[in-house]
Amino acid sequence: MAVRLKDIADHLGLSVSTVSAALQGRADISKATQKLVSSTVEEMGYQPNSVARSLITRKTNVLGVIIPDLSRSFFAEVLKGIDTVSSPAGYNLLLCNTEENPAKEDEMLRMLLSRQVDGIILASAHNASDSTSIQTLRSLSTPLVLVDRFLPSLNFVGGDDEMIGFQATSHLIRQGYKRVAHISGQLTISTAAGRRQGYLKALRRFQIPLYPDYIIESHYHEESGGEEAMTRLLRLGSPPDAIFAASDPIAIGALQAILEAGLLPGNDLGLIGVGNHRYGPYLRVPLSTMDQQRTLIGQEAAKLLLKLIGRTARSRMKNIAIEPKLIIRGSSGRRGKVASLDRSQILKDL
Amino acid sequence: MAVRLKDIADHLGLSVSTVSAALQGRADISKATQKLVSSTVEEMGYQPNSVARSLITRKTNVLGVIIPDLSRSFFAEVLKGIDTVSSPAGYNLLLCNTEENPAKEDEMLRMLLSRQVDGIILASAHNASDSTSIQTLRSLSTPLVLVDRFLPSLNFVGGDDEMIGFQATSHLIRQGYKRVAHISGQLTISTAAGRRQGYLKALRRFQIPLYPDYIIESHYHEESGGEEAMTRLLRLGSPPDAIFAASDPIAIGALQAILEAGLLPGNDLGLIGVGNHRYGPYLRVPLSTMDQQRTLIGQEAAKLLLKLIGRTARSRMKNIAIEPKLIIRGSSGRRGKVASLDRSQILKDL
DNA sequence: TTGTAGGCGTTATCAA
DNA sequence: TTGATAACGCCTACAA
Repeated sequence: MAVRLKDIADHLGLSVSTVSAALQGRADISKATQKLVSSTVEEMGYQPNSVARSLITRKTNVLGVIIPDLSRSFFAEVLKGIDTVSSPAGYNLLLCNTEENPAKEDEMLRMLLSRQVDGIILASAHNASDSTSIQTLRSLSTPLVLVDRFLPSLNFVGGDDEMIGFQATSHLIRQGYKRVAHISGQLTISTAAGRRQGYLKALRRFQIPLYPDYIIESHYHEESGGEEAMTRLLRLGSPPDAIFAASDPIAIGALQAILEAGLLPGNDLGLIGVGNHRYGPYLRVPLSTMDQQRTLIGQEAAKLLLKLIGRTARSRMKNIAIEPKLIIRGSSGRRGKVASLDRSQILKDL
Repeated sequence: MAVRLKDIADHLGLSVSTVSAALQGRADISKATQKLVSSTVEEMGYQPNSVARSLITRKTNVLGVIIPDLSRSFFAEVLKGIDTVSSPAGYNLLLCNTEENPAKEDEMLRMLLSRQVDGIILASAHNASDSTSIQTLRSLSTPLVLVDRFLPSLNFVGGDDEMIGFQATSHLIRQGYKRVAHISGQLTISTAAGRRQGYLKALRRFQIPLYPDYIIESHYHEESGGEEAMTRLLRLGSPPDAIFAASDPIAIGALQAILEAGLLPGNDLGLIGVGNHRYGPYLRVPLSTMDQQRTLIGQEAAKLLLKLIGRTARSRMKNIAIEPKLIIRGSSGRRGKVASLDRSQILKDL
């Protein structure tokens, strides 16, 4: 089948070890054979067998990446960030999609270990109460870095979710909105809990009263959930005048509900999401949002993992929080400021 | 380090080969030792070393996937489609991002072969004139399936791009638009050329004159390119009254330019894109589009690859074209139909 | 400067 | 029913 080291050796009347040494450019091989070997390699189309090499070197140059859903732009961009760092360093990525299924995650993890990957990046579907699974993660001898979703006592790189919630909510309040509601993601996910914390903190800081009715739990990835939650909020006896949505998809759903109610975000109501989705600026009303810096999260996670792989000794646990950026667009316009504008202006007001 | 077969064998006073046979559930091993082995495996936390296994079985259960850009929703969804088929079949994906760089693609291909992947799915950055690279692809002994981008004499799964162009353009014409322009992707990419062919075919079919000025080449992934092209079209002496954009991002850019010119798509002008992006319905004007069925493309590509891997003999070349679906939304509304509507209505007309 | 021998962890073949 | 033995393709001492 494929050309092996032995085939080259036979062809040249050399031994396998000489050819191997020559290929590695070892100094104790004569220039003549070096040349001879490399030209024959070229000629015969030799490709080293990484599987055999890995078996003996105990290094695969493969990183495992476990994420809940490939088709969410968040994870796709984190993945790209990982790749931009790992690829130049000579590592390739083995991809695992858990579909938010913790059992599947455990299985993929076993598979990756069995494949002898050099390191693992994980956005876990487990929550902090899954202590046995977390203990398993902690006891791994393969370096591991969590991305996006935090679990205690493990290396972590992700957004600063409390700051995200705090800045988003503070922005709405500073714009003059007083009754700020929050549509959160599933609170079992650390990011959702963190953003909610930040929201609460901002209310306290600005001495805005907290109405329990103003907090609704939804799902990060479903516009329909955001729409439904928003509809409920608008039906309250005293509805909110601003919404901090925990994700852009939630915000987009909320936007639909708001428009359907005949209200105009950025004027009658303040709205901000999280994620800085590529198409936020092109929505019916351009969406204010918190940029988590997704690609950077992926890059930092990969950098940390490569560092961990580099050291043989177990280093101290790292916890890297990437600072968010506030992106202000039309949907969180200043309260009352544009009330007199003809609404059809929105067509031109890009 | 990790527990090996030998450790279990020693622990039980059995030979390595017996333990191996027991683990494989071979019939010639007594039930008693079967149980003994499997309980010890559990107890000692044994995980087989896939690298060693692959070396001897000549099977890695890994598929290589080479795509130009992870962060484009198109490829992310194709990837997901691939995974939904390959994962249940016991295959994992090794991911490669070429950033549209043909040299990098060649390098990734060599890497995958060196890693002994069982099959490869490729969205190539090469164009049909790169005959040496294509010849290399054809001569591979590892099964290969192209996705999305066609190259001659290779297995292929992708959208039916000519039909995409034909249906999109026909739709605009049927809506009453007469001067239909086309903003294409880079014509070196087969999909862009195919869609353009379909556009031309529709013009002929409906006896619509073809103006060379009405065809502008742009880039699939850049909204700014669409915006610029659209601006140029609107400045023409007799500007078009409809635009077939070769991608949703191009269409979104065009949408911006149209709105900035004070025109309303779906009323003054017809606009349709390609891709059925998740957020098409939520744009300033809901975007008509051609759904390529991305996930299905990925699934079919994976199915074909698995079939090729299954046969030992080389089977005939396959060429699978996935039929597109026309998705009609506001941006391609019937010419003149809503001209009398107050434009502010668009706020409610969701 | 080159070759020999042993081993990485597993599976496969055959003998016991 | 089990166990030696030899691979798989490569790397690394150490010997020649």
